Amino acid sequence: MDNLAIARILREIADLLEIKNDNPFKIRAYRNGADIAANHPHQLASLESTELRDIPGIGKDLAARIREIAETGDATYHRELIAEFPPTILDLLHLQGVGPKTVATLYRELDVRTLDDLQRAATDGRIRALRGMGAKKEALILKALEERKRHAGRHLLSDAHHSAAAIVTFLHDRAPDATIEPVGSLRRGCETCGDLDVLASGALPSLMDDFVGYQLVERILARGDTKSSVLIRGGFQADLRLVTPECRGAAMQYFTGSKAHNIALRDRAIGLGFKLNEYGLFTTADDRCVAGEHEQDVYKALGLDWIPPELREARGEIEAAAANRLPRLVDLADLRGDLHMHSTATDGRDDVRTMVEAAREAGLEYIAITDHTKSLAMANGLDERRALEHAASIRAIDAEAGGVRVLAGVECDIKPDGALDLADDCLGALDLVVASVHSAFNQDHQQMTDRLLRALANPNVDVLGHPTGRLILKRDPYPFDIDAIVDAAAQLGVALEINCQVDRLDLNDIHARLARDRGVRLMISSDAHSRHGLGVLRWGATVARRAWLEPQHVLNTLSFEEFRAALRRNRR
DNA sequence: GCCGTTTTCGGCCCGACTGTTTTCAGTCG
Repeated sequence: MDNLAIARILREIADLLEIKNDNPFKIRAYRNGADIAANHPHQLASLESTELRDIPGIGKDLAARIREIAETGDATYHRELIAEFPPTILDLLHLQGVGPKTVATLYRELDVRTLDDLQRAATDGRIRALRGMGAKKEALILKALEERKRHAGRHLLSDAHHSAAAIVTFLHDRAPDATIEPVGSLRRGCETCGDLDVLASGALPSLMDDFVGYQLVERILARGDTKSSVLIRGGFQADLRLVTPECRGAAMQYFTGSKAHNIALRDRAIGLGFKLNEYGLFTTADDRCVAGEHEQDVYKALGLDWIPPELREARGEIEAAAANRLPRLVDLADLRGDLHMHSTATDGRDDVRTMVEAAREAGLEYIAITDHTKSLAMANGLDERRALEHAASIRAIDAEAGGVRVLAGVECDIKPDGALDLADDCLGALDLVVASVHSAFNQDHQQMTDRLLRALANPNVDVLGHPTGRLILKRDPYPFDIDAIVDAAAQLGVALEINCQVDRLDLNDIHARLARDRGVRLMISSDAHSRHGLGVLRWGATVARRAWLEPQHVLNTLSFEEFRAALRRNRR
């Protein structure tokens, strides 16, 4: 059992306890335990009970549950809870606007167990008859169901990456000499992935037996000598394709896509007297293979520079490759700073010193601690007095000799009217201000645009945090005029964030490219809430690459001194 | 359920918004 599997069971226990209306602090303890498991750097299953109990947040009971899960694959307590409620009702809990109380009521009063049950109940108008519910609530539920359907079968990039990496490792152990790698939307770095596509070359056909026998396989959809499909736990469909080494490059190209990119590429091939498919690039005249073993050769034979997978979306990359004008894409290694993270002063798990140490280990040269402000009461947000005290303590740590430079910032709430949550003189006394929306998401288009414009107009704002507020596969962006915000940011010298939280990736690739094209500087920021949270920078770097960003478009590729000078507050 | 301890139990993050109400329950962050 890996940590994510343990975390999943603990989280389900928390969800079921919530539906049971159990002690909220107990629920929090389980949820906390799930977070700890998901983020822990070592395999919890390999730790003894006493070692588990040394982890803050894991006590006697949770340690016992984790041991039990490690040894048997599940926890008795978990099974008992599932016996009380059908596990399918957990799907209901994850609908926007539907919480544990609603789920409990729907189950008790209407015997709603599944999303389909809920759909019928809402369509039949049975929900509005329940106490505490009405027509609007019913409409809200139908909208949430519609959104869910739109997202069905899609997975976050990071989840897809982890699942695919586990499969690749598993297969590689069984075919050490083969080349095995993920292709498809995962290789292109798309923010969500449907199926996991894995390509193997130079392996025996028996690798297919290994694949369909993978321990997480729930169902075998197809089993062939060159292609097999399985459903694995977590709802992923995974496809393995087996090709010969001679056509590995062509297959890589073909299965990486995108579809639009491949169509354009095949069109180009035809124009040049070739035929392109997953087996290679062939002359039309005599069906002679001119490229296939290496992907680079396929592109080269078509008169193109090799195109990084992140760009293969038919958004101008083929023209650029033909003209030797592909961008020198920003890379994770180019990032020298991380300017959005939290500490124990608000809702972070680790103190400033620990975050600094984690940044040093991650190879960063500078960071900003940007804790929440007072409107975010749930996160114990800072008021002016605490913000300034916190800044003083951050600067004291920064002054300690050697190593990572630390800026004292805040992530300041943008209030519903566009005012900032802390007084201007306080914000002016800090080193960096990220301004973000965390409330009143359902303002209309004009209100939200005005709100953001007013916030940007405040000269203390250096960067707009997670600008669209979306949660991938969960919540749409709030409505606003992205063009107006991008133009205002360009004019005022406000940077726009690419927030790297795996379910945010906000700005997305399209909007980040728009910002780039309008002369806005971007910041790729982790928004880390613990020392382990810095690892998500890689996903932001992926978004940036998909947005055609080069290092000069990203402020945190600069040296510390250059970065500081480039901040809005320090420019003349 | 965890933690810390004044060692045996009390404290643990809370305010805004929505939709349903007629004073509040549920959800979200």
